[in-house]
Amino acid sequence: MPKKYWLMKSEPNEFSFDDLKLEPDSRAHWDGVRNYQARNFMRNEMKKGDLVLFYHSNCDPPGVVGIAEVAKEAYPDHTAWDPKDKHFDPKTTKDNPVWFMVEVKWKKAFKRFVSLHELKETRELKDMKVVQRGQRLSVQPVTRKEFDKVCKMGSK
DNA sequence: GCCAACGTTGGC
DNA sequence: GCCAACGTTGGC
Repeated sequence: MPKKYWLMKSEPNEFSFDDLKLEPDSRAHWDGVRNYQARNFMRNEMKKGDLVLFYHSNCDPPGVVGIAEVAKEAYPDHTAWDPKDKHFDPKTTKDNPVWFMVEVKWKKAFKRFVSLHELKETRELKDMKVVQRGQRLSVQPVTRKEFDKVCKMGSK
């Protein structure tokens, strides 16, 4: 099974790429996803070793800051069962978890931040979901070509 | 802070 | 099963 490529969004004031680096072993579970499409990508398709463009959203400016790697495949997101958690979902139980998360590991910071603005101006990246108007999916697949192109932009 | 776009909910 | 109302996302 060939490696897949992803883009994952995080709000840097909630959890930034640097925060990930500072976690023990530079890895963390990606809790709080409450969107079925994003869940399906994580639960059904993300494999250990897949590479992730780490994207900072809802900040100025938004864009890709570096690369992470899937360190553990999907398992139930326990924060959905915690009434005190921001992402508590009373519909879910341990027998019927509904929401899942993966673990990601910090891999490499870009030499240079690649802004959303730049992504939008790059012809080869015009089909990326993140540049589409109104696209809100927080976990999205990217093609290998797109992944490589963004990395290239971030490495010089 | 605004608001367009989107996903979800719930009445019918 | 439709769709209006609502809440959220996230760029600007």
